[in-house]
Amino acid sequence: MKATPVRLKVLEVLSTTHLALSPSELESSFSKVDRITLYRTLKDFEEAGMIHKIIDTDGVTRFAFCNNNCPDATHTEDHVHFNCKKCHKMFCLAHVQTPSLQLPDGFTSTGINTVVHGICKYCS
Amino acid sequence: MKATPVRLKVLEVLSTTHLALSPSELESSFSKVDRITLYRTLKDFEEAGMIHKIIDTDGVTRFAFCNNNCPDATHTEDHVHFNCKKCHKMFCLAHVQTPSLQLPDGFTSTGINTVVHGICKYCS
DNA sequence: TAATAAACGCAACATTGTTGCATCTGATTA
DNA sequence: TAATCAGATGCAACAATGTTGCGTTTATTA
Ligand SMILES: [Mn+2]
Ligand SMILES: [Mn+2]
Ligand SMILES: [Zn+2]
Ligand SMILES: [Zn+2]
Repeated sequence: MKATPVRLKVLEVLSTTHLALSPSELESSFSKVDRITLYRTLKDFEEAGMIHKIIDTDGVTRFAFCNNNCPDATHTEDHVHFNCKKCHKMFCLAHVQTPSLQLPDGFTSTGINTVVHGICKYCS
Repeated sequence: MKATPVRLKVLEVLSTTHLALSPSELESSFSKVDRITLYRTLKDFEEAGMIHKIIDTDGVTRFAFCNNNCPDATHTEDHVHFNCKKCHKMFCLAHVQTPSLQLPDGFTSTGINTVVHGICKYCS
C-alpha cells in the first residue's frame, strides 16, 4: 500500500480524533479530493484493519481509527459507541467495553455492536 | 389513519414474524406495490409507534413489529437484535434485554441499540 | 532514469430514500 | 344509498450514498 497524499491525510484526521467520521465529513477535511478515491481509501484501510466501520443511529456509515493493532479486517470491535442526538457526533468510548449477554439456544455470537444514543458531554 | 390494502398487508407480514424486514424485502411480499407508498406506510407506522426501525450490521434499514404497546415513536427499544452473517436475517430477541453500562462523565443515555452478529439458530 | 504495479479521476450506474403534485378512495355524513 | 373530502396513492423528479470499468498518472524499485 503506497503512501499517497489522500491516504496520509485520512490517517492523520482519523488518528487525531475520538470521533467516527462519515465519508462526507472526511471529504470536507480536504480542499479537494475525489469522492471515489476516498471511498476506496476507506475500504482499503478497513480491510487492512487500520480503521473500523460503524453504522450510526441514523444509518450513516462512519469510520474510526483502530487502536487495537488488529492484523486485518477481522479485528474485534470491543468498545461502545456513543451517538449524540444533538450534535450527531459519534464517539468511540474506547474504555467502555461491550457488555456480554446471554443469547437463546442455537445463536452464536462473533461480535456485538453497541451504540448508545443520548446527549454528549459537550452538548449537555 | 385509514385501513388500506398496503397498510393491512404490511402489518400482517410484520406481525407474523420475529424478523426485522427491509423495505425491499417487504416489497417482495406484494405482487405489486408502489415503492413510495411503502416508504410512507413504514414512516407512518413508525411515528405511530406500531413498528420500530433498526439498522443492521450492513447498514440496511429494517422494520419490526413493536410488541410493547408504545403510544408513539418515543417507544423504548429495550431488546437485543441478532444479525446472522450467513442468511443476513435480523431477529428481534424480544426476551433478551439490552444490558446496562457505565458511561463516562457528562454523557447521558436515552437508549441503547445492541446488534449481535454471528450465526443464527437456523444456519448453525 | 526507466519500468511497472498501484492509485487516481472520471463517467456511468445502482440502490435507497424524499418531495411535489395530480388523482383516487375509504370513511363519514346527509 | 349517494355525495363529500381529508387523506392515501402513484408518478416524476431529485438527492445522497456507494460501486465498477477503464484510461491516465504516480510512487516505488530496479
Ligand atoms: Mn470505535
Ligand atoms: Mn426488534
Ligand atoms: Zn453532542
Ligand atoms: Zn442465519
